[in-house]
Amino acid sequence: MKKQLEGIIEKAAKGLIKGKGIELPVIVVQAPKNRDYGDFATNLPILLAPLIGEAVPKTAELLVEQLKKGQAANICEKILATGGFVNLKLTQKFLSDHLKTIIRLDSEYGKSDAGGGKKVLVEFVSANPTGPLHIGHGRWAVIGDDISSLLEAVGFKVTREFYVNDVGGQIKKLVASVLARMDGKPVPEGGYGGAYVKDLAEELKSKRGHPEFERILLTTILDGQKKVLKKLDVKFDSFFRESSLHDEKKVEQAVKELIEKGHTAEKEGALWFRSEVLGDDKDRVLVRESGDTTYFAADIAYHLNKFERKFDRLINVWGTDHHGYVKRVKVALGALGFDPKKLEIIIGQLVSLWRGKEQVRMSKRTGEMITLEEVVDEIGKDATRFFLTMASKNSHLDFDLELAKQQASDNPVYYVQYAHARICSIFREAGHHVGARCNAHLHLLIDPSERALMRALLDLPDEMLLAAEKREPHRMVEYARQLAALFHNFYHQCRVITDDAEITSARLALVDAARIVLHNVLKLLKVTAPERM
RNA sequence: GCGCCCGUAGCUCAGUUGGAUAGAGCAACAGAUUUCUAAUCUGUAGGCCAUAGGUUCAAGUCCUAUCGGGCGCGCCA
Repeated sequence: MKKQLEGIIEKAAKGLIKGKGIELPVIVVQAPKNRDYGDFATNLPILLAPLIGEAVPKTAELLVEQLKKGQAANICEKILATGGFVNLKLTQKFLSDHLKTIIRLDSEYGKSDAGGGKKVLVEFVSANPTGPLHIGHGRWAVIGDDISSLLEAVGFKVTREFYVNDVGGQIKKLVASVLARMDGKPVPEGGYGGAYVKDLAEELKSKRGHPEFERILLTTILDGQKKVLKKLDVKFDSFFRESSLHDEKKVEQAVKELIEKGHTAEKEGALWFRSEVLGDDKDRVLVRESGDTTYFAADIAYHLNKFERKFDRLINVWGTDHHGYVKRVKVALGALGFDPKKLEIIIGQLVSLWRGKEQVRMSKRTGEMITLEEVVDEIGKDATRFFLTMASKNSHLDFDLELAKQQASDNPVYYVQYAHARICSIFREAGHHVGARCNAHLHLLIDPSERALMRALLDLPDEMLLAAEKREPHRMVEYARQLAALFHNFYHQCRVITDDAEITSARLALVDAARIVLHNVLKLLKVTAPERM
């Protein structure tokens, strides 16, 4: 809708600057915070006035004049200049006719083909297979999955990938810890001491001494991680194992390529990537004194592999504890001749888990932790997903289990779900009326609460596009809450099923459109849209 | 010390790539249901947008500095 209006305004503005050799500023259409002004507004007169040498109010008037000559006149009941803004108010007919579009498109409403089928790889979670997932992983799982879903909804072809760091010192420590447990010995210094290690030792007792013990152990842990992800409805297209890069000598090759391109140096017995001269804070080790490659070397190889798979865009979702890592990866890819701009690394803040006033520490090593699975089992998938999506990724998230459980009844997730269930309830009650909405008398939807609801329903495609572009799924939660609030308000203002068949049909159409939009948003976020509660 | 993120109502957080009078939920208070679900709605109260400068017609939003909090700064992953 915004894009459509931008086009209309651009046309009108062109009429104003015709033959003056002026370049038009970028046209921005926004919904004014104060809706008394109208449904949409543009600040174009403020930007345009100095260019055409007129006063701002005069420019606004001129723009209004032009707009009234064009297509805007058909869809707007008011086109007003107020100060430096031009405000547009849509007609009742335009808004109510749009309900038909929503009902026709149904589950497709909101989607677009803005992505043009471009291929995107979204890498997220990527936890080490050294223990169960915790709430922090849950946040990336949900946000990464939501971003993927948003991109799909706006026309990208998305691959969801989980990178499995199944190589290295941490793995060796884990193996040693499990073996020690089997022998009833204390875990070695710096090893893993969590209760789950004991469980693993018990579970894999019969595999002790098996030539592929390590692989079996890691697979067992990974399976556990997959199980939780499934409970959260997160499905990956691929689990990419770091070990496969080593098996195929890809890490060696990547290092070799860096050597050949003159980006390495030998110091203190190790091979370093000379990243400092390329803008990194310091040089980084690729091959240790021991001869082993580092995690970083493998990660370069991994990203080379991603580039080789011909994606149009690569997105990584990482925790802030990895932010220092961003520069070196990008610098390395640039050094190897790839465009680092194609790789977008999204950094999210951490989650801390609370039980009331008491913070729950999460450390795999001490074993004092609550797993993601326990959280999901305790408060449910819907609430977990909703809560983890709700906050902006830039905000540190305090997740209070007690609150999430205790306030189960006036939890925001139920608020939105309830709106959906209420609508479904109306349709159950309406029964035979349902068919009537095809010939609904939509011009009867004139109550302010009806108008506000229709106006909000119009926004879904814009909201989805913006959320996808900004990689900010929490916007969809915000939108859903606002929409639910508008519906609940309407519900109290207007009765849907009445003796008046015409009003009933119109309101059923409105409510049906609201149901569709709520359903589509909830489905996008993989939160259940219940028909009754 | 350096880098990244954050600081908005008592609490948890939104705030549309700089726009008009800063919002919601929870908590508090006062009301609403003979009607399609009260898991709801309406109203009241609550603010020096951390602080100080700067840029701009316009700053919660951008820049600089300071204070406060989180995270990182391994031949860990």
